Amino acid sequence: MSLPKKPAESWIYDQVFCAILEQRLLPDTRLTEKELCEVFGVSRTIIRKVLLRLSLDKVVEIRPNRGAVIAAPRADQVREIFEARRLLEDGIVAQAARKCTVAAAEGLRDIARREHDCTRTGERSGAIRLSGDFHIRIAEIAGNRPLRELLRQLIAQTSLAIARNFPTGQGMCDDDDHDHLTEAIAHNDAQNARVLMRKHLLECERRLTMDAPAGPSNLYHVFADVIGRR
Amino acid sequence: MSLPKKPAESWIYDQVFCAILEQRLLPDTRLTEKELCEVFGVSRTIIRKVLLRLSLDKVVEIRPNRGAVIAAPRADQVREIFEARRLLEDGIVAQAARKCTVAAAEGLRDIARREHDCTRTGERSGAIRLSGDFHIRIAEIAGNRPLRELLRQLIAQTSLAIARNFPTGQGMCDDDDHDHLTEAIAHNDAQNARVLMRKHLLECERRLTMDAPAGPSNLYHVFADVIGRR
DNA sequence: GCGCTCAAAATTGTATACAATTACTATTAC
DNA sequence: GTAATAGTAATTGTATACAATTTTGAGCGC
Repeated sequence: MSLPKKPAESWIYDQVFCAILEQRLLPDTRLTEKELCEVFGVSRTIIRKVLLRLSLDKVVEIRPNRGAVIAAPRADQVREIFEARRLLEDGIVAQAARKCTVAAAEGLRDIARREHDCTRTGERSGAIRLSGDFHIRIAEIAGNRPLRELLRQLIAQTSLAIARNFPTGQGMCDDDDHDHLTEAIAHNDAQNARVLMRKHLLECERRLTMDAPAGPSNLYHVFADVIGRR
Repeated sequence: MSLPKKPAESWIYDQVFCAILEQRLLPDTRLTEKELCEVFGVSRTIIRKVLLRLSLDKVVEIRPNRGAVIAAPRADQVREIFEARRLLEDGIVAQAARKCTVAAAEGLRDIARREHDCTRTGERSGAIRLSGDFHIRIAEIAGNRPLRELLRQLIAQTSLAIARNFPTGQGMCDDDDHDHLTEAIAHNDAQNARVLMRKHLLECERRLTMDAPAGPSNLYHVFADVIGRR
């Protein structure tokens, strides 16, 4: 046989999580258990475990008795996500700059390089994923597992927020920012790295919240004026 | 009937999580599914969901085919937990100091007061739980849910680390530290609050790692000398 | 007594059956 | 044509049956 069948559960989890990261699964998409069972060839027991894990990551919402959907972060949640990322990555990038070795710096440059390639060739999914990988890699250099794990979740939620507001748009992250960050970290310049990271995340959030078009679910917000005037 | 049966799963989760916080469940304790089923009067389906959630919180370890045990954080994990807490709570306490209202400050004082009471009357479980509640409350004042959620997990892991190294000891946290922190936050003095929080956590970790006795499971470490001399 | 082997018991992993709830659709009244 | 409704289909929630694995313990040779 070609497929190793041992870690079926974590493999399926990775597949779904990755699809969310790469925006192949968009917010409000329904995830019926039966369908997932057929796609991956396992029983509902396994699928339910995967869905539970994804819901704790806040990338899937489980509505009791009404099934699971891909999460669609609301405006206030997006604000908290970016606030958390600024706080988290400020410390992470400082620590990474302190600990960064030559090999680690080269690893970062490699990701940034591949990211440029994807952007140039228009591989949107790849660009988005590598953009997330870049931030994760910094957390790996910093070497703190609890922080890295939270960042992993926040990055996936960021991807959902982007997908929700720019269904057709690109990755949001400016590739050049990543280049500058890489060099600051590579030169062990923690102070500069912190400033760059802060600006990078603020810019990202600004683009997202400035002219954010409304998704399908915030009708209350769309018609707030009309309702208020009644 | 007296017991509301609706949120059975989350209720059981809370009970176990709280028991871990209060050190009524100690590291390396086996959690057999059958036993938990009998205790709470539900089927294995429910218990397994609870155990999965607890394992993602890193307070329970699920060993494939070998059952679940209360986690026993190793030295390197404890280091990472406290490093993460310093980074996280530095930002959280600063934000809390900025946002703290009169009512919020009174809430903090109330927890600190009850904590003193428990310490005085020797209610160890209560003191430990309130000590955690104090830190959580600060995160609530700061108002960021992802950060508060991670802190909640880290506090439970801290409780396990303490239980592992001081099976008979008390809560570790100095109550007076909490008083000073409360006043700094109440006076919106973010800078001072950050300094106090940093010192508080460093002191906590220092006590924990200085003369940490070995728990039951690191026999290799205990007999390292003997084995080395063979 | 010590260590080995193998069978029995206990425990976990997965699939499935059944119950409860929700969603859908056709029918009917108006 | 619209709205209400009832009946049916689809979906999720829970319990349980069965398979796979690990743990335990007895038997036995040395």
